[in-house]
Amino acid sequence: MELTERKKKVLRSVVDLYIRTAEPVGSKAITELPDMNYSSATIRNEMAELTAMGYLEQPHTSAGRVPSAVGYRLYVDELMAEYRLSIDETKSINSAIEEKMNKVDKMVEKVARLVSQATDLPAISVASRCGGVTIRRFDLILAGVGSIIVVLMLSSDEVVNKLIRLPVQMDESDLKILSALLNATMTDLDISAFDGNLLERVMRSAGAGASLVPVIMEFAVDTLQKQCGTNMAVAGQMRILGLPEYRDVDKAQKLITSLDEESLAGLPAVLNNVNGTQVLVGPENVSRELKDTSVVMTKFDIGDGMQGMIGVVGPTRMDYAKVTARLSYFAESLSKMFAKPEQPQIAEGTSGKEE
Amino acid sequence: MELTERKKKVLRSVVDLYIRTAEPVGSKAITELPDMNYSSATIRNEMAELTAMGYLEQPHTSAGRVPSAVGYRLYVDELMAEYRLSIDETKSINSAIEEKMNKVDKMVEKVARLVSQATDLPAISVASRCGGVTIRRFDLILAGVGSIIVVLMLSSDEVVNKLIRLPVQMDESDLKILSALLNATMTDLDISAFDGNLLERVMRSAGAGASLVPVIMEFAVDTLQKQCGTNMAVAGQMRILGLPEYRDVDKAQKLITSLDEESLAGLPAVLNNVNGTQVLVGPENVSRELKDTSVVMTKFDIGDGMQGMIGVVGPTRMDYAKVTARLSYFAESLSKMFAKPEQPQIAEGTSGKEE
DNA sequence: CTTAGCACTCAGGGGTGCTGAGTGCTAAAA
DNA sequence: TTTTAGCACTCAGCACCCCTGAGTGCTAAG
Repeated sequence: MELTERKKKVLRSVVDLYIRTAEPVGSKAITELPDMNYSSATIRNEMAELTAMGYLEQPHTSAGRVPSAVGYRLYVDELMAEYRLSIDETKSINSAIEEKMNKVDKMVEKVARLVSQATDLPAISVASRCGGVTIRRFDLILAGVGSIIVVLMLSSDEVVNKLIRLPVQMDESDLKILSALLNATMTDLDISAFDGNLLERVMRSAGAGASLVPVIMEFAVDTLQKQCGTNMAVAGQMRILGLPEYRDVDKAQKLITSLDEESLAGLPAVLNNVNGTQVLVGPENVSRELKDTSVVMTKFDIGDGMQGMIGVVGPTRMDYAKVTARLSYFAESLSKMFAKPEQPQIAEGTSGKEE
Repeated sequence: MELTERKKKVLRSVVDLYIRTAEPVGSKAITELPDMNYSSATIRNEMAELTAMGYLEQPHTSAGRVPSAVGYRLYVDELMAEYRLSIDETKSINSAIEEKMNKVDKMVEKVARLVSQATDLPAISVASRCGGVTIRRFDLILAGVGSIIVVLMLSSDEVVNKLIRLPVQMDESDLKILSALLNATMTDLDISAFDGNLLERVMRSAGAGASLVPVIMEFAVDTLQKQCGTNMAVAGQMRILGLPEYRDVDKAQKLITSLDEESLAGLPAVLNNVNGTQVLVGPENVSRELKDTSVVMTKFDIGDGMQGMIGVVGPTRMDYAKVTARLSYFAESLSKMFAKPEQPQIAEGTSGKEE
């Protein structure tokens, strides 16, 4: 059987209506659409064939039709009308993004929240960077009674610090020597270079501060490791409670728990395969738990070799056009924001006390 | 009418059973309890009187009884058996707490999550400190091409830093002079002392670095302000979905949103009135939205003049004994942890880039 | 003061029947 | 050949009703 233009038109109408109403769509509803100059009988015939071809499904004999996963696939790939963001929408997205975002982890959280808000669906945001970051510079500051602050400046322009209690007595000049040594031997190295070998070499030349070297090195490795890791945040899980398909609490609960960060641990791995905006319909999905939902995700760039991803999870019947439009716009704006030639640049950070 | 011992016993049984089953409790169910050597008729009489006295309520004529808010009040104040934490429970709480918690905001989040997990209810965690923190020390570090890192060490032992691009050329000795000046004039001052007056005075003596002073001072004020603020986190909102009273999605959603947003902004203010563990039953509650739930909260100490609070929100029918036990234990452990004479102390922090 | 007994109430579950939206098929119209 | 009108059929959802059983209050006897 062939997929004629008219069949496509009907299919599209069914999906559109179903997205709007979340109810099976009957032939009559279709005929009432503008631009649909056929009788309900004709539509019925077409729908019967679309059902036979697997694009539509029928919950029970005397109900209307519901798009199948295959139907959705076709819809997002070919039929969906482009959704144009209104000025209000772009404005609200922009103002949301423009709030300052200091640290990567905070940023990820905030983005997730923003995306969720913009789409009214649960959202996921991931940022990951692997390798490439090095320590550009060490500074040691004497901090009163027997402790020092180690300040690391990273190639990514982030600055981290740590307070270390001194195991031995040291004075300002000792510190100067030690920091010169560190800057000479341990800067601009990839994380893999920090091994026992390096430690030994540095300690041999360290003199008075030798006992500090392992602690500092551990801190350095820790920091680089953290840089390398993946940050992920989920927000707005409870938004699904507003959707008719999740009136059933059990269903909602199942989905919500499967959206928890731990169960999405596998997601960052998918990141590499994504390009542009991608839609995963129902069973095509990443994880089994999500198999009767759809996921829309987009990648964006964060400079410094970092990559980000934002995505939303929703019912298969979500408004793909709108969601993809918002998501793409969001991703674009974020990319732009990170690419922006840095303003009078100022970085800021806090540190607690305690290990 | 008098509240005899037997009436109390009956009331207690009703509450206990209702906590377990979430269903109205009938006279027969009570007689079946061990230690209840009366017939159902007697119990019925007692229950009728308890109802008349306002401790119990009857959803409809032919249903069992449900505790009223007053009844719950009496229960938590007098009748409730103490719940003893099992070794497993204390162990899991301890191990949860012992994970390191670096920064205050992260800490607050983590605590909320832990409490929620321990009680299987939505949890709130607040940490607030007002005043008292000062800057103990300034350090300026030259950071390559025309920028410096300002490092503030606070009286609370926290260390914060910020990268500032230099508006003018400065060398190491300029910085030394400036930092000496800052340390001489701006340390150990309460936040209120940072006014235009001080700024002017410092700038007059600053020489080469004068143009930096406003930026640094702004950063200092910002930092102190942040120290002074309140951190709050909510976690586990969706746990209510597991409770029979929230099978109704609309109800659940209402509660969740009233927990979610900073609709709880007023809560920190309550903190001062709390002492020890406190139970708010139904209509006694803080905010109108929570009026048919109960809140249990406990205060704890974080040293440095900081105060913390943890609390959970749940149905009026929650297991007060268990929840208060867990919460108190949690609070105690936290207090202990923060009071602990600092180990080989090491503090750590990160900083982003960007303002 | 306690308890057995009895009449009464009423929420909730299970059947029954109706309604209306939707279908497929057929035969007539275009 | 394609479209449409008409008709018989299906079935989820709702309203209705009845019945059951858990629970009650009251009374009178122990």
